Amino acid sequence: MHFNQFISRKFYSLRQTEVSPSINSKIKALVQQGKYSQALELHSKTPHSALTTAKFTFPSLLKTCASLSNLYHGRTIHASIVTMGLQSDPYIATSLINMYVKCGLLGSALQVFDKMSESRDSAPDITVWNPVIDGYFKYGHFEEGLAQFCRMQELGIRPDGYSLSIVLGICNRLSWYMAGRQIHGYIIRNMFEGDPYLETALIGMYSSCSRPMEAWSLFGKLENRSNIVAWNVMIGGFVENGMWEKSLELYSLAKNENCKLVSASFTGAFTACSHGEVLDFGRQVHCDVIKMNFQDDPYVCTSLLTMYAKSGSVEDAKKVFDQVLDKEVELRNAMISAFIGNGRAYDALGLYNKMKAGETPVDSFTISSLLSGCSVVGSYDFGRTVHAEVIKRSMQSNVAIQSALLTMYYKCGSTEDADSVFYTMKERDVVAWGSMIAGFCQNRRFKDALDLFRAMEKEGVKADSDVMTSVISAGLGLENVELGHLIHGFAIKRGLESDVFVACSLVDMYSKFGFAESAEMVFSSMPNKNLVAWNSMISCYSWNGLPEMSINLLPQILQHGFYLDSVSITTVLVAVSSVAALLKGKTLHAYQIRLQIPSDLQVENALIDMYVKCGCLKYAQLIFENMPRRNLVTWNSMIAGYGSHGNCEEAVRLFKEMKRSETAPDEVTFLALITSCSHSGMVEEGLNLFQLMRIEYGVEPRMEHYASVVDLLGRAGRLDDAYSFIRGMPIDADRSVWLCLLFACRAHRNMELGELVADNLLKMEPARGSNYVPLLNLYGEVEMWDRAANLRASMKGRGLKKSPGCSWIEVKNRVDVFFSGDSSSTRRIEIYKTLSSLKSNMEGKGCSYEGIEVC
DNA sequence: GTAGGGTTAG
Repeated sequence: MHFNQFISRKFYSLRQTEVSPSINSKIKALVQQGKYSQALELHSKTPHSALTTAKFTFPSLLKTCASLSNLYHGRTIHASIVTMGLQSDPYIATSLINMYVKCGLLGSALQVFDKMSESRDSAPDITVWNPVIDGYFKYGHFEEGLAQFCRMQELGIRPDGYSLSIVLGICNRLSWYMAGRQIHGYIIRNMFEGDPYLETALIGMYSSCSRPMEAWSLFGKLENRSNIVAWNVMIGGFVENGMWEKSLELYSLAKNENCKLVSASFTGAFTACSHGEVLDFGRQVHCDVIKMNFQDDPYVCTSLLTMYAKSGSVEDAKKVFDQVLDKEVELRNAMISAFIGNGRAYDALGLYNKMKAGETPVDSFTISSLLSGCSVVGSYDFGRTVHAEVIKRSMQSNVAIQSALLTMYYKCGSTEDADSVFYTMKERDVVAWGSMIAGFCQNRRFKDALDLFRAMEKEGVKADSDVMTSVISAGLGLENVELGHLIHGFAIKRGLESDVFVACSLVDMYSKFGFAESAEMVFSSMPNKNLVAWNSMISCYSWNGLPEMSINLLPQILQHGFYLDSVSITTVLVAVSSVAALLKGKTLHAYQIRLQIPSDLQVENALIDMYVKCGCLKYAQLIFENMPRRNLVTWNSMIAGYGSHGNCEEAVRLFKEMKRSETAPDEVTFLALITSCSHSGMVEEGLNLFQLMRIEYGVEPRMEHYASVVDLLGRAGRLDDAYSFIRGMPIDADRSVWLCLLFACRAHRNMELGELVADNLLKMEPARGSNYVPLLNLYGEVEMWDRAANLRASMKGRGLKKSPGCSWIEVKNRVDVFFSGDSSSTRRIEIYKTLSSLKSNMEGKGCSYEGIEVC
């Protein structure tokens, strides 16, 4: 033994006799009562020279530090332990390792272990190995954890029941079914069978590996049916597999069986109720709790509160909270989460302020939940205050808190703060990696996100469904279809493709890539479709030019027992607008009012857009005027509305009002304005706005703006100006710009320029049939039939066809579509008759019928 | 018993 160590041991054994039993027992009592902070305070106030801490107090104190994530005290105690040469005591070493693992420092835990392994006189025994292996697993280093498990056996240390339950726990987490079965075999071979702990661990393993029926059959073979823990694990196992009905059945059976329910039986039942959102059953279990006199059990109350919160009844949750007199920190934490989960983040922050003022204990759960609340409401200032609190309480190395801080800063838009947290993170579990990857994605740093994902996998941390979701959004953000397929393949390999979040992200990704069929395939193979999945599919059809499919999905959603939410309404309204199905739009609007679906900005904007596009400017106006808040999109939609209805003055007036409301216009605003001027023939105003957008507002014009100006000049007959405008463009004009000029040439019968423009257009895209049509029409207009015939022949020779134009009309809840040149309708004679009479009516009243083709 | 990262909208 080293001399110093010898001395310190001697010193310790000497002092042991001098220990003041009163302070020791006081500390122990405080720990037992859960008054951790007071215990630590007493310990830190006790003069070091008195060394009043006995050996057996260290483990309790370390446990305290672990549960408070108080690394500062943990390290102080570690120092005392080293001073007293006790670091190789297996019981103390185990506690130290556990403390470091729980405080988020696997590295320090391993150092304690390594020091112990190096020391000659006290090799780690199984009680020390167990928390080390557990630590590796907790931080996602599964291969390393298993390697250590094997190394331990090579050193001749046989796993005990606890080791086996730790490894079984990993099989649970990673759904390692085959490994779990092997351990089951090991248990039988090595006579561990009948150990009630392992029996329940096995039931838990089979449940977590999605084999609830194998767990159930093991449960059925239990010798001791009164092992309530096994019942509880089985109740939890059913919930885990989405079989909450079975779970509640089992709870009812347990009630009638001769086994005494414990608090975990109720907590399991409450979890089942939360998953099934069966508030009624939850209330019944609440009655059982009162009948069996568990209403003062802190565990039961916490899960009861959570059940009410998850079922959406935050008021009931608050009642439970208020009724508990001796509120523990866990209950307060649950209330904070309840508020945040039900959109009342500010109440959560308020509760925290009260906790601080009342000097009630605050732990890492409180802090991490609170930070998540700050993320929801984007409260940077409050978030920073909490960050200060984290440092004050020495919680900055807790991995959950770091993850929450990172997310808070990213969501509040402060990448610098987020990055500085990022660089201090030493230990990363899968959630921490997930926070970073998601943070990068939110800041459009998709490549960084994917690099991080690869680094994570390289470190042996396996992606879970949360990480997968972010990775999919990174693939989408990079607009790389091949990568998207690769990611999909990876998700299948990991068995994550049917997770709702992953599947919804995949649907969205394929939808945005334009692969509606692939999106459909993912959607149809989803085992549990939620409303988000349905909404994603509606959005997919809208995005991919299939508005009628999108609208037709609605009755199916209702048939599946869902109520539309504001996202569904918004999404379908887009589809409704694109086919101008006014009746459908009004029905949706009525549904939204009748079911009191919250009318947020998005819904109102979509309603404005729908009414504008369906020709009801009045309704759009009404909604616009009654809106409590407006954003850029609101202004843009209404300006475009006036513009498309030929009311340019009103559009410009609104633009001025928008400026007064201090909303900065964007490129969409100017496009709406210039188009509006073009429709009303206000050429100078339009040109002026085009100049203004760049000079005064710093908005760079896009191709649409150039096309709009060409249209503006062209409609007014200023064809040469339009042509020289195109020549002076800083970017190459695309098809849309040339087409605008060609249409103008046709309208103003300018053959010379028309042919020149058409020539340009056809050089650009010779294989596009629709490019020839305006030229054909132009020849028709000036009656140059021979040229028209030549062009037709040349098109035919190249096998070119123009995709037919179409229009549609909604009558009596049905949308009819008509294609140009299609004479298949059974009522075509009536249709053409009506068109002819319309045409002559219009001519009689001196109206132009430009654009109406009567074939 | 309570926590931290993720999906749909113009």
